Amino acid sequence: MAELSAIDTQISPVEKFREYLATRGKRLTREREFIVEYVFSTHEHFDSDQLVKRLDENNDGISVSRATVYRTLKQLVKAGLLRKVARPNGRDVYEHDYGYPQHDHLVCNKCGTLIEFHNDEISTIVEQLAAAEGFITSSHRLEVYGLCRDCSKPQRKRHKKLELM
Amino acid sequence: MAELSAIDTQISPVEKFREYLATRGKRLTREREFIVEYVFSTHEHFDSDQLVKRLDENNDGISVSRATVYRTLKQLVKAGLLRKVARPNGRDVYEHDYGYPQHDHLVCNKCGTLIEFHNDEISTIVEQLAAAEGFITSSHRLEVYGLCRDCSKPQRKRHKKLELM
DNA sequence: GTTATTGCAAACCATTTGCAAGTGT
DNA sequence: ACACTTGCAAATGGTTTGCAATAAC
Repeated sequence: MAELSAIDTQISPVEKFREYLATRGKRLTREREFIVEYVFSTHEHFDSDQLVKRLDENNDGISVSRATVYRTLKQLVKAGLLRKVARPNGRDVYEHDYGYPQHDHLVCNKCGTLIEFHNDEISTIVEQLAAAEGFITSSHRLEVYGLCRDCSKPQRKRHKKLELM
Repeated sequence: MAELSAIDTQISPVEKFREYLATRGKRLTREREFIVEYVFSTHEHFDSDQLVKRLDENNDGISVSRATVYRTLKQLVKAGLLRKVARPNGRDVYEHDYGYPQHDHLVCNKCGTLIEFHNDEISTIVEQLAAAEGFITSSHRLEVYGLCRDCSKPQRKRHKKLELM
């Protein structure tokens, strides 16, 4: 859908969301605005639960219920502001999809850390391959799995443990 | 963990699983064997629920409970036979991770078709990028989103529709 | 014979939803 | 005023788990 990212970027996330809502007869409530401001105040990945917790603590007089957080996140994805990234451990994570350039991730299998990187060559190759299949690309997602610098060091303290049996 | 994929490939999936189990004092039961045979009888993506249903119909005298399917899939992932692929719609999907070469996917946003492709350049670039971060890669997953040949043709019949609200 | 495994049904848990009260336009 | 939203709590739905019966080794 949205192709002209470089140009859209002028508008603030809140404004963009307001536009999205307006065109559907929806409203920019205090809660929604608060969530957007908060979510775009830093560039990092987060899941619904983390957001709910932070919005609880970080209370500037406004608190947002769990249900509203879920509902709003869903709409932010539709509005093109956030992207939902499915993680194999069942936890979905969100990241900025607006005002932020295409990037990919290194995912540590041990500690779960996400490291972002950017590379144009990949986009180029992808474009060519797709064209060969008569496929029109709009975006891509590349995740590289392995061990981050810390976790690949020998005999470090044990990291997170996830499963049993 | 497993690095010598090219060599391991000699052994059948069932054997590989048996080895995995053996080294942990676990057993290759009828149910587990049946699931592995079934899962590796065709190369396609599936989710837990689909598998449960198929194992129910396709009954060769053996039936496997939902709980066992879940438990076994989890172990097949640990054994390096399957890979769990998180999909943004909440449904996790599995694919062969053993005896099948690295490949990536073109995913049609309209009809959902998955087209596989293989490209070494990408692996090479990924390897270099990761190295620069002190990251040791074991595998990667690249999904390219867009429209497949059919769906990009003008005015075709309407395809799947997914969401509401 | 031991000990792991299965199947069932209950338990979990993140997410969704119905509904009455509240709020933006 | 009217419709959209919120928060609460109950409902959902996929996945997990406790436990007694069963089957590998």
